[in-house]
Amino acid sequence: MSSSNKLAIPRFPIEISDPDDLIFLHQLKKDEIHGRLREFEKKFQEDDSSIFSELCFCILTANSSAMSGFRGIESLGDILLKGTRNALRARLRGRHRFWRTRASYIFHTREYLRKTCGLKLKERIVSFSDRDGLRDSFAADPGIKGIGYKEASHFLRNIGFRGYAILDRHILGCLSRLGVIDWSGKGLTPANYRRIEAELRNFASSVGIDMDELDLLLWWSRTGAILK
DNA sequence: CCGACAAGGTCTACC
DNA sequence: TGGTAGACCTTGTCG
Repeated sequence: MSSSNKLAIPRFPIEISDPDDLIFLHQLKKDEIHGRLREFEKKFQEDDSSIFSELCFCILTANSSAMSGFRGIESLGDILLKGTRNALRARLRGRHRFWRTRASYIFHTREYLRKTCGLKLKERIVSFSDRDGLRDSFAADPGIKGIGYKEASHFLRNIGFRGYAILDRHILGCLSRLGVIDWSGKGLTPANYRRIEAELRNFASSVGIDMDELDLLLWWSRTGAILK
């Protein structure tokens, strides 16, 4: 490898200072982003255990790396639906940063959903007619542990629902630098989450990029990956 | 080798 | 009632 091909190697994070850059990068990554969104949409055709697994992935992902989420869900494997709290802990131990708390969250959430809807998540989801109510039913339900607004949005996006902003530190940092929002650098209260989501929706509309696509694009610009 | 820092936040307790 | 510190806690990467 010579040093002359340096320019061909993308370097992340990409600093975006101008909305025009977004439009250019969107053209560049459009096909990949569309492909990913199509995969999300197929998810909801799978069975309830698959949807629950996706929810657990989101529980494992919060304030951890995406890789940590993948590894966690993989290590839980076949005991996700039947393992005791201690069994879940044992599987996550050494494989996830928050192995104690996240195992508890998953166990508690599973038993809560078993009791309230028999783990029939798809029925539960389609029973909501409005999108805010649907997200609140995950983010604001004390029985569902480890899922706030960001991860509730993440979960719904990953099983094919569109129009929810996933406001993580990357996206918030991007929007802050672009001057689209005013963000303190700390976490978000539910009210602030909805306010910034509305601002992102307006911004997406003003640059003519679908909000879900913009979300994936901004995340890619920070990390170099279009994951989940 | 080692310290600093980031990794797709959420929960509980307490104002 | 709504907002905010502190806890959770480990792994990989980079200089």
